[in-house]
Amino acid sequence: MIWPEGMKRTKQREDVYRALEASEGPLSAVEIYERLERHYAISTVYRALAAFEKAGIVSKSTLMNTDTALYALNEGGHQHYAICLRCHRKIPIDGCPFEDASGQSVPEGFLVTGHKIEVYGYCEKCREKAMDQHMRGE
Amino acid sequence: MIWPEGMKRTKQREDVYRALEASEGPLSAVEIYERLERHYAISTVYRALAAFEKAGIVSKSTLMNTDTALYALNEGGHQHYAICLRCHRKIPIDGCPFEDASGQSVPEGFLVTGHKIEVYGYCEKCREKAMDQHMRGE
DNA sequence: TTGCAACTGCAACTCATTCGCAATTACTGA
DNA sequence: TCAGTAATTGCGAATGAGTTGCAGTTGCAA
Repeated sequence: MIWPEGMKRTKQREDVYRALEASEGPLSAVEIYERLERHYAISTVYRALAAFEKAGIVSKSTLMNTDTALYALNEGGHQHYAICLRCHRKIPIDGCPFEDASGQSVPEGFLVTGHKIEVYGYCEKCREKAMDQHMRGE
Repeated sequence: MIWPEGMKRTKQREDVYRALEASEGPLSAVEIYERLERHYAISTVYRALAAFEKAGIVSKSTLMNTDTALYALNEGGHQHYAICLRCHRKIPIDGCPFEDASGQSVPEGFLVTGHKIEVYGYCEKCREKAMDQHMRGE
């Protein structure tokens, strides 16, 4: 467990950290709260996540068409996802399309500190069902 | 003004549409509500936007670290932005890094229907000020 | 012109997230 | 080891974007 310098170690923060560590994918604050069996106040979970984010060991992201933020440990570089519009499964994309692209697309003088790429569509399993629904005008 | 087939033309919807048309960048529902001088109920604005989005003539997006959705007319292809973390200016990026990149990065069997790319950082004007603040630990 | 499904306004509601404040706790230095 | 203190926590109340139920209104097809 990496611990940001100057950050107090408390039971609640360690547990939030472990919840993220134990999870295969990004979690929402409420999901973490539930996984910790509501042992701590939800505001504490939010504050721990905010502290981790500020310290740079956690990244926060919001998926299109949702209003809940997801949090994940920043381990070894970054990752992008293909997100299924039907089952909401997040499939990691190998490599980063942004790195492949010519850097000249960013405006001159702009200092890039990060980026976010999300690809939307239907995963193999949902493809057919989604098309059926679409045909029926749902 | 393009009008989706089967959608009723009402004064409120036309005004919402014009507000988007007249704007240089994406607007939030509240911004539209204000620009229309609160003439209509905010729920009406939301419902008009939802109807436009469903009809495919408006796209909805949410920026990282905010909880307000932005709406824009879908005119001629898509656009990505470099977003300044300090002044929140949205600078259009020429071209689409995703199109340049090899398509093989997306998982096999995944049917892509759309994507979203946001580049974060500091624009030329905010660069220095942002660095100063960072140094002072803000 | 009429009928009615779609649309609107209003107010009350939801839900994620934040905040104020008093009580608690992790760390520092003696 | 222990006291002092600044950071952290828990609680509940507040916020703010967005949604919803419902009664009244309106676009539009016949």
